[in-house]
Amino acid sequence: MAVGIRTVAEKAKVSIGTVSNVLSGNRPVSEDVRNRVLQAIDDLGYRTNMIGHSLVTKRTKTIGVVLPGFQLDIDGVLIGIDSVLRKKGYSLLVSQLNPGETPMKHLLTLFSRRVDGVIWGVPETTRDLGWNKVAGLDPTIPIVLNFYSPKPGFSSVQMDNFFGGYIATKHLLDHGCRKIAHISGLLSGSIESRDRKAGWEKALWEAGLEPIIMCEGDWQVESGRRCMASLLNQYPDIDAVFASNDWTAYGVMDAVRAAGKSIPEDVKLIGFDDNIFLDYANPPLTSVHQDYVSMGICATNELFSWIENPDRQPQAQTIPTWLAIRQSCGCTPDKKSG
Amino acid sequence: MAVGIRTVAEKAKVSIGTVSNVLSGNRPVSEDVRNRVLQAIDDLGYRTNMIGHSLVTKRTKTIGVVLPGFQLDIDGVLIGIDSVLRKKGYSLLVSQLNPGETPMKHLLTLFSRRVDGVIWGVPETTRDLGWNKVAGLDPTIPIVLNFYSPKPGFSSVQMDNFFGGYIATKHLLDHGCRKIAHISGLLSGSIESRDRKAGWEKALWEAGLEPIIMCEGDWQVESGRRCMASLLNQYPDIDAVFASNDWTAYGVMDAVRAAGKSIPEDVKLIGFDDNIFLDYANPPLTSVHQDYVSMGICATNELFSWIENPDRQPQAQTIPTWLAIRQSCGCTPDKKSG
DNA sequence: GTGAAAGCGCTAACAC
DNA sequence: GTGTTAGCGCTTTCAC
Repeated sequence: MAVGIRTVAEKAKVSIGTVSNVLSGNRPVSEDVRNRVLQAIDDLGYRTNMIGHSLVTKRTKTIGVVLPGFQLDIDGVLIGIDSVLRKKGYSLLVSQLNPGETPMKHLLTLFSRRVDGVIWGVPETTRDLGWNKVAGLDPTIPIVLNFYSPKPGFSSVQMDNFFGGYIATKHLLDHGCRKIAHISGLLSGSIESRDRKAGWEKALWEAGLEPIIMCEGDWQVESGRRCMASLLNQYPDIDAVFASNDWTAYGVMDAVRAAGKSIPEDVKLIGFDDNIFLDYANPPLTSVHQDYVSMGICATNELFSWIENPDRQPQAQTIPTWLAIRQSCGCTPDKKSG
Repeated sequence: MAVGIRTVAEKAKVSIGTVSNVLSGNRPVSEDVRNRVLQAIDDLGYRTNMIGHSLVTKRTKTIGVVLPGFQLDIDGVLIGIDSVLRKKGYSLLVSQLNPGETPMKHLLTLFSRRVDGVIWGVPETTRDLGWNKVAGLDPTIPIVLNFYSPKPGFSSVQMDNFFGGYIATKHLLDHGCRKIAHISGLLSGSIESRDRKAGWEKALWEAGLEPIIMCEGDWQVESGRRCMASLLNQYPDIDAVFASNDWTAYGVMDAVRAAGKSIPEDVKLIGFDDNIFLDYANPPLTSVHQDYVSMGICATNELFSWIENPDRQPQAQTIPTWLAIRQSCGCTPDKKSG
């Protein structure tokens, strides 16, 4: 028989309700009684059974998070989430979205476990995932969408992908480049990919150039290689590339080398993400930085504001991006001995 | 008022116990009644409240996992765990171990939430974390220790670190190297680090060589750089390095380059982990592969065997390591050895 | 095969 | 301040 609040009450010779009160601090308890209870708790090694607690309070002190598989360089988001969760005494229920799955299934199991809120951590796609249906499911459970543009009924946090594409391209223009190619992610599916591309276009238009040298990739190294090879064929005088993520940029490096050219002398290169180890690429890769930790913190704070004030209106927030300058863009290291 | 089993019972005009039976399949229910219940469930959008369920069954269908911060390249373990968990209908409670924390605190909150088992995912250190105290806490909750050598009262799964160090060094010997240095991780704290070093020593002894060219690092890039610079100073004729992990190996690359030598021509290099992107290092880094996904799967299966059979004896298992050959060891892309 | 009733461990409303 | 009691949503006897 496990030790429960009842056992503690007997040992301390008080009522079960009193034990509850010293545990929760909900009602004042006399110094004397409180000490007896605390002593009994200590002697017995009693620990609150959160299941019983949750059943009556209708709060689990648990939030759910759904992630796009764990290998998407997104660890930072979890770090951010965890950092605010532990301050609040909350725990984290994690589930992984396999390709092709819709939110519904994951949300239902999370709801079934009565999480107090959920953070959807899978980047937005153009495919309809049935969010309107979800919104009607249980409006009392707050949901914040990470990597999402604003969506009615939900809070959302997104990276400033457009700005990232814009400053990257701008930086290449500042280096004197005029033939700036873009290799995108999957345009058909990904909103992020479209925004980054739009930033590239905007910068070029502003410079009086036409954004035509471009190729659609799929975020993978291989697509960077393939696209770049084909672009170099078509436009041999490309002098810079803005790649839609860092893996793609790795592929570009390969293709450029294979064409007998070198980075950054012949072709300057900027990637996007800055969350994998880029200092040791050859050359070190300049990239648009996304602050995943901030996104995690921001999303979790938003979730708690909502949990603590159910009448609150959902909010949409944007995390700024900036350029992490290394050497593939043509910049030289300020000081590094050889 | 949320829809519960009670609402369903009324709508289907059956008793609450019967609804429970069609849900659980615990006792047979007539075709007719079952359909009425199913219909009602569907109409009302009823979903089991796992809190109520857990309170009586004393099973939460949840397991807890504690990880060493999320940025330790260990994502694979989570993938493995998740893959077997979802087949069983289990959910995953994740918490992050911050530096200096002991198991106790994390285990207590996990126990408080009545997880059915826990996977401890933080590599073993020489520091006493108070496991004996933990073992006495609640012997009914199975705990499996990942990256741990066997420990009484727990199941454990470990990588074959010794063998990894051994084959790496052996491979360098096969390349004709005779001055094979080792840069370790933190020897004072890490069991893994010691095992890898021991493998290196064994291979050298077997070859009639003395394992003396060595330096203690701390797993970080910078320590690889520092150690290698200092070793090159002391032993200018080093012809190979076995680094205790891939970050350290990156540092070694730097130091070798800085000394005006090149890899693999002058110095051959092998790292350890093979779970970050090594194909695009310069040159591509040969490394001892650790299969994190297997470890996750193995640990979770072990956990379930234990959960399903409480009388079972804890088991200690070892995941094999092998050499992922690229070019830093002196092998050429087409030929294995050269 | 089905219903009625007794809890699982806890909190909260109500007495005193 | 403290004790008593009624549930929270569910499973599981025990009758029928």
